[in-house]
Formats: sequence, structure tokens, C-alpha cells
Amino acid sequence: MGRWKPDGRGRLQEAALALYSERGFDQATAAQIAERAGLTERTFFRHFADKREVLFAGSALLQERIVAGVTDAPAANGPLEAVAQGLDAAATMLGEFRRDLTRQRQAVIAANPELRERELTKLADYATAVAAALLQRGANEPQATLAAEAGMTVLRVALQQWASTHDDRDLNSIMRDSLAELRAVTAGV
Amino acid sequence: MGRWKPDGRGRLQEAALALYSERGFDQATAAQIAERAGLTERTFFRHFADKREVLFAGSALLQERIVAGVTDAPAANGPLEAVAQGLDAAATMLGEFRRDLTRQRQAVIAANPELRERELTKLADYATAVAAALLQRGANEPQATLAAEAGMTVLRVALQQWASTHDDRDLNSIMRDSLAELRAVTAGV
DNA sequence: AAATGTGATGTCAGTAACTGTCATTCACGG
DNA sequence: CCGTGAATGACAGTTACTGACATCACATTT
Repeated sequence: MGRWKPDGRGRLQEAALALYSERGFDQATAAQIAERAGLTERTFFRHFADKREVLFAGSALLQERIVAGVTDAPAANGPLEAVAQGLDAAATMLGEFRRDLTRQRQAVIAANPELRERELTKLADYATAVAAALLQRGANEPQATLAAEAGMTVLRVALQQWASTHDDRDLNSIMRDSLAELRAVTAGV
Repeated sequence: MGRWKPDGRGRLQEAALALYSERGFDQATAAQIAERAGLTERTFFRHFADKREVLFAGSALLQERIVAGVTDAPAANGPLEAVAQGLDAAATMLGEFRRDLTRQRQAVIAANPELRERELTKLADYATAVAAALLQRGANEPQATLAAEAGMTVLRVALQQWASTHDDRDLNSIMRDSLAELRAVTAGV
């Protein structure tokens, strides 16, 4: 066995989610999280830029999936259709990985303004990346940005519905429906 | 004259914008801002919940204007038309008040991730309030939320274009055009 | 096998954002 | 003239975060 127990980073994530759930985000100190993970506060901040970031470790991968979905969409599809494929990829990934943990995570985030703030930032980052992918596909500005932002709005609304209510439909379905609703709303006179 | 020079809050806002512009957001301490305003750090945090908030003091008023625009829209209008009136109210207010200061403020925000994060939160707050206003007008969920979020996306995109580039068109015009673009994008197949 | 490098961690000191608490000062109404 | 209240100051305390340096198991090189 190595000098340290393996996967310190993962242990920090687990400990953080547990403590944020138990006492709330601002009643949990970085030192307490580190201690529960058998590490020190300094090591916590080596792995995560700040107290919030520990809950968003998977966001880079999710962004990759979304962008891949957009990029892989048929060339004939319009920007929003491509974004829809990205959303489908996101829903699939989120639906696969430990539905219970994802829900717990969403509950913690929903309960704290600072965490909601960070989530909005992540969504905005996805939107930027998606817009870049759309431009690669030949879309123009500002259509690319608007389609990307609209798509992330759909992702957010769908995710909230999926996590908060007892809506047990497939996340993919909820997301497709939300997108259809958006189309209906914007189609008006 | 009173014991203290008047409008300490306003002086703090000015000092903060100046310092954030000169040295950047994280190189400016709350104590320095307070000193420039002739006050103490403790008083700074009595007026503003945190270092970011001092740049968003006008957001409550802006939100009122947007919501009023939505509420006052003709009853026959659909949700997105009502949101468009809210956007128009926002553009008008932002266009009236010291265009130079607004631009400087936007530049400072654009230059710092924490401030961008806070701005996203404000936009999300507007969206929540607008959605509530739409529900009052008889709209349903999730249309209300989606229309409101889409509207705030338009506001953000338009504001960025207006502040960053040398696009000297009227903010109202930019915003109307952005909304039209969004409609075009979502109208696809 | 000895030397050397490397990655993940620990230790410790420091800055600055914020908070709680109590004291102070002056305007204003009685 | 007195009491009350709003705005501020003074000061101590917690905690998020950072920089600098040390340590130790393991891999790599010689």
C-alpha cells in the first residue's frame, strides 16, 4: 500500500457532500471536510480552488459530453437541433451516474445561494463552449450564442424539475419536453 | 450639516468602482475602498453584504422596472411579448443613467469571474421575478419560467454587445434585435 | 544497490473577507 | 433639556484561501 490511502480527492468530495448535507454549506468548514477525509485543510485547497468547487468536479466531463453531442450532430441540423443533441448527451450522463447522489447534490446546491451562483457560472461556461462548437459547425453570431444560452436554460429548468419534484420521468424526456415548450413560447406572434 | 458627510453609501460605490477599475477587483481591499470614501471597513460591510454587491446596488430598481414593464403589457400579449416590454424598460433605464459609468461598470464586471458570477445571479433573480409576474398575468408553468429565462438571456447578450464592442446603436434597438434573433433561432424546423 | 527525482501530502505563517458586540456622536421630537 | 434612534467607529474573532518549505514513499536512473 502506498504512503497514503488512495483517492484523496474522491474522499474529499464524499466528505464535502456529506457535511454540506448534514450541517449546511456555511456551517461546514474546509478543515472539517479535510478531517473527515483523513487529510488536511491545505490539501483540500490543493484539489479544489474553493469550498464550492468540490461539488462541481464532474462539470468538465459533462461539458465535454455536451460539446461532443453538439459536434456530432448531423451537419444538416440547425443550431438548436445540434444543441438538443448536446442536451440529450447531458441527460444521459446525469441519468447514468448515481441518481441518488445527483439528487442529493442538487438539493445541497438549491439550498445555498453561493452554490447556486457557482452552478450558474458552470452553465454559462457550457454555453460558451457550446457556442464555440456551433460556430465550428458554421453557425453565425449571435445565433450561436443565443442557441447555446437557450439550450443551457432548458438544461437548468429540466434539471431543477427532475431533482426537486417527484417527477420520475426520464431526464431525457423532461429535457426534450422543456425544449419543446421553449419553442412554443418563442414561436408566438 | 450633519456629523458625517452625506451619502456615505454613494461615496462607497464611487470609490469601489474607481478602485476596481484602477487595480482590479481582487487587488482592492474593502479597507482601501472605505478609506477613499472617508469611512471604515466595518461601515462598508454595513452598506453592502460583500465586496461584489457594491457594484450591483442599482439592481433592485432595475428589477422593479423590468417587472413593471411586464405587468403593464397589454393583457392580450403573449408571455414573450410581455417580457419584451420588460426588456425595453430595462434598456431605457440603462440608457438613461450615465452611459459612461454603466460601461465602466460592465468592463469591471467582465474582467473578473467573481463579478460575472454575481451578475448571473442578478439576472437569475430578475428571471424569477419576471416569471412570477407572468404567472400573475395568467401564464402557465413552465412557459412562464422559460419565457422569463429566455428574456434574461437576451438582456445579457445585448448588454454585453452594447458595452463591449463599439456598437453605438441604441440599447433598446440592440435588445429588440437580439430578441428577434432568438425567435429566428428557435423557430427552426 | 545507491543516488536521484517526483508526486502527494503535512506544517506553518500570513492576508483579507466578513461578523458580532459595544461605544460614540449628533439630529430630532418631546 | 432629555431621551431615542440612525449612522458610524473600534476592536476582537472566525475562516477562506495562499505561499513557502519540509517530508516521505515510490519510481527511475546510474
